[in-house]
Amino acid sequence: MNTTIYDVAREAGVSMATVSRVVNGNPNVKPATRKKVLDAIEGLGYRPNAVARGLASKKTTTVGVIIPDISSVFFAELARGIEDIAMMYKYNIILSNSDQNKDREINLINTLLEKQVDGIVFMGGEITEEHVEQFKHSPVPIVLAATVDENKEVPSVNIDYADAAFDAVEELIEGGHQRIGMVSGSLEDPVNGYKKFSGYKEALNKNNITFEEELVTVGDYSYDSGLRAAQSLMKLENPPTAIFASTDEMALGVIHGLQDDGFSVPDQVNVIGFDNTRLATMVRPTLTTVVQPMYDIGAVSMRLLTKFMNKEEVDESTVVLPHRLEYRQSTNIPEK
Amino acid sequence: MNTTIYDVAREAGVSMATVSRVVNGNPNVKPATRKKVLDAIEGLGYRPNAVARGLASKKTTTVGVIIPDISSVFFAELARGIEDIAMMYKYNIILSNSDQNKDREINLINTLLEKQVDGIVFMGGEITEEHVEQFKHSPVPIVLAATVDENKEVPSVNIDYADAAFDAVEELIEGGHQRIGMVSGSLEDPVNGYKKFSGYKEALNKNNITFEEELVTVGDYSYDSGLRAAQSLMKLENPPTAIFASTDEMALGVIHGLQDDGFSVPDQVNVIGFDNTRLATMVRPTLTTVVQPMYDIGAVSMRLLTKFMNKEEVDESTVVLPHRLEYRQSTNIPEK
DNA sequence: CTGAAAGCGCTAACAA
DNA sequence: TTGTTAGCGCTTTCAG
Repeated sequence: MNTTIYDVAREAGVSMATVSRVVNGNPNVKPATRKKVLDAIEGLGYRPNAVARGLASKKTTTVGVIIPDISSVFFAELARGIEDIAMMYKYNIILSNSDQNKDREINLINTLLEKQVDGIVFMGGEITEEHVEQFKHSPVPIVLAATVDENKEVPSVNIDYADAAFDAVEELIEGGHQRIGMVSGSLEDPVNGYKKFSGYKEALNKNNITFEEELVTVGDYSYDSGLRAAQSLMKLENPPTAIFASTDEMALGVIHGLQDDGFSVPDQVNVIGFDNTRLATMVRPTLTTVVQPMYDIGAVSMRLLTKFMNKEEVDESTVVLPHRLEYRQSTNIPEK
Repeated sequence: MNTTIYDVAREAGVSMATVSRVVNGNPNVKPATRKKVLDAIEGLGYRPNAVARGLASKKTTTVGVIIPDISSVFFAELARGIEDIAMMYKYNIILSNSDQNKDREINLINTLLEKQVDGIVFMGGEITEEHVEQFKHSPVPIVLAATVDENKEVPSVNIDYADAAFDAVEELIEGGHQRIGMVSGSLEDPVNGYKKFSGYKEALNKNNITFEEELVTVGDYSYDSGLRAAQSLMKLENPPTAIFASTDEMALGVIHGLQDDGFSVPDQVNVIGFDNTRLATMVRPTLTTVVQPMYDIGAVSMRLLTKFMNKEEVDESTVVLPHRLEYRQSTNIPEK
């Protein structure tokens, strides 16, 4: 049997309400009384029961976090940003992996809601009608982190992926490249696939370079898929002189795929990645990449969620963070 | 106002006890009654309140996980193992970063206990008296994952780090190396520092190689510290012909530090890492490394925890998983 | 197979 | 400044 607020009350010779007050830092308690209670708490080793508190107050001070895969460098960094801010605001986090599986995502939302979380940060891939339906019916606020809702019906924190891809590819073009390969994610994936792909296409378009299907490969975000993609691109009759990969991990694969086949980076082929994960400096040549502030996206989305949970006024519920290109050794284009 | 078990009971024309029974899958309910209840649940969109359930049943089906840093490749992989098994057993996970800060660790344990978690998986560095004291007084089971308690007072899942380091270094010796450098973690760190260091020393000893202080560098687990360590080791009057790093990330730094200074790996210097994170194949030459089954350590520790939570019999509460050496391109010693 | 009723430990009016 | 008293939504005996 654990010690309860009653035990403390008896020990301190006050009512349980008073104990509750001192535990919750209510100022309406005489210092002397407060001390008696504190001593009793100390003496009994009393630890408040957050579940009971949650039931009575209808607040659990915990938020749910749905993440595709915590073992991915990218998402782990995001999660760190989320958790740091959550901790700063005294929230705990229930973390669950979804593997981007829609059914599991929906399920997770429901179990989190059963657990009465005060809010949810959702990271995923495609946001379907069904997702939006769920989100809208949620009794607690939800914000998307690094996840795009095309119709902006759900609060979210992102960078402009298409624009970022556009910038990277245009840099390559201005650096003199005309045949630029792309290693994309699945085009069904709104962020790493579709958005970045359309930025790529747009950059070609604007610069009057005809788009060629054969220069685009679809990978699965893994290092190996980047490696294979590079090798198949270089087997083309007219191979690219630069390759843009939609994630850093694939970009590393691309670099090594090129090197393994005897191509020199950046002398023969320029490579640009996306994300600026820690991987980008752990390769030779080091990787020029689009900087996506992952930690910040996590932190900002959690901060946004706290505002919703406190029913604070928020002026802009879909926030777009800035991006930029980090020039390293895998390209030899002039830095802007 | 959310719909409660009472609403369902009224709607279905039964008592709340019956509703509770069908929600909890209690077989003692007539199929016809069950159907009525299920229909009512469906119709009302009833969602059981896990907090209320937790208060009444004294079980929350959530476990706490204390982790040094979720953005580390190593721990993220462990966390994935933990979460997968937790999910398999219908537990949710409250995840918190400690940065190996002792005060924060103790604090986290307490807030997790306040939240009435059913158990805790703890990952950390040094386990002090105070830690053990906390663990012993915990009302719920705790297991250590990839974290060593010297006195085996607390259940834990690990590999034999000293032995693993010993094996790696001995391989190097058998491969003909006599001057072997080490990039260690802080010697205060029982696992990545002390244990691995003593394995290193032991291997030298057994093979009659005198230990030389100058061949050991202490890093901070970062890529950069590995890079700097390699460069300082190679400035020695009598530099090493092989370097053993206590983590993969530092080993990557070592390889690139060597390459940046014009040394060839493995022709001039062999390099062995530790962990076999995904990084090991994302480098050229690919990294020979000690395989530590991170995912498995996480999975096994969670499994162990479920046994404790179910009050099942466990015969061995400190489990030691096997390790092995994965031969890749950063060494040219013969594979055993 | 079903219902009644007593808590689980705490918060939050409302009184005093 | 402090105490009394309803609940919060559910599980769990105990009866029937």
